[in-house]
Amino acid sequence: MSRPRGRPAQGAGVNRESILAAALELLEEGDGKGLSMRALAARLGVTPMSLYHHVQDHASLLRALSDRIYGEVMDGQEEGVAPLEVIRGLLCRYHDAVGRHPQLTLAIFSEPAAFAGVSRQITDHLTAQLAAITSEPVLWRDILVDHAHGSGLALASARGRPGEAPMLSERYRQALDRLLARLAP
Amino acid sequence: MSRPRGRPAQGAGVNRESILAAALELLEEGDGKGLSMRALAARLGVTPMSLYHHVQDHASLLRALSDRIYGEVMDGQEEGVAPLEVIRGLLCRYHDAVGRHPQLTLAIFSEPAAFAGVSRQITDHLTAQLAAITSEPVLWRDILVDHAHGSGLALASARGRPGEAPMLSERYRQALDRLLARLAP
DNA sequence: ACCTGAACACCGTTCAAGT
DNA sequence: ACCTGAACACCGTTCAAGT
Repeated sequence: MSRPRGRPAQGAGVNRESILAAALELLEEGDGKGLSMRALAARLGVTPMSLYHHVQDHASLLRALSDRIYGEVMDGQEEGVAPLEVIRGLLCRYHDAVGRHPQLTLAIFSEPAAFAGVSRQITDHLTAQLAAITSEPVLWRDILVDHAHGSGLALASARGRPGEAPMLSERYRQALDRLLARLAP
Repeated sequence: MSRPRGRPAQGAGVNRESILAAALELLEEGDGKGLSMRALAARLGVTPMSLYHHVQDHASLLRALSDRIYGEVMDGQEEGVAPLEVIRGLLCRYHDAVGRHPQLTLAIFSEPAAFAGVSRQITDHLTAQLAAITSEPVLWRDILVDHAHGSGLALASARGRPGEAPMLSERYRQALDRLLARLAP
């Protein structure tokens, strides 16, 4: 019944990659409380303490997930696009990321340090682009980012009322269009 | 050493009111993880299970706190004010409530049901007032509420970097002014 | 290097028992 | 009506021990 104490003969094969993937699943498939070190270990068929050889702790696990998901927002950026379109693209991709991972977003707000890294890159880029079309780039960057966050949270709260999420995404695009139109008339 | 089993001779005097007050303290004085049924009971000098005679469970405790804090936003409403000023007042009071209780706001987003009650009142009132000054009241209600939420969360995240919160409140007022100015030109 | 069980200090909540 | 201790099923994390 009881397995041997040490490392099993054939490496069970838990690595950072498999841990992150399983963690994201566990986080999003429930009400956001499903991701625990113990549940994660169980899903991977391993002891909880085994995880601590690959991630420092629970908070750093969240940080790693944040880097992965929100990092994609900065990638896939097109060349030679007008500032207004850069801004639009960036915010839409950001909002989509929130929509695909609402529980991660929620979890990250409770662990602000997890967010600082990637968030800084996005907001800096946004400010630079806004400077081309408005005389108050910082003010409008805050407005647009805060609005994206708030709308993302509405998305997160709409979980459990399925089918509503796509509608909210469409609404975000509408709202963003109104804001951008008012920004630089 | 061990106290008697049943109800103590002199009623220790835990009631719904004292529970809610202590819960709010516990929630806001730390990193948002300080409010647990067990810690709450300890602070009140009582057994955890005693609390369950006054509140149904942890989630309903959060719901009660939400009703109390966000309920104030609808109160204290002035008579005979122009729609634009009603909107401004409502959103500022709402944002202030978030600023005074950031951890509650954060906790509530993870417990969406806790928010539904009061939130509905505020958004309905807001929509009605917006109808007087714009042809797209629902769209702008969403923009303004989402923005207030996002800005409130920035406030919540700024906890731990003290002194920054008042600055962010001032920034919210600035942002709101720009939005309202653009709304009905 | 990597996995293990045991342990410690926590959770929310149910239940039967006391006054 | 209200408070109790014991119990159950959970947490994150440390530590010493195994291979």
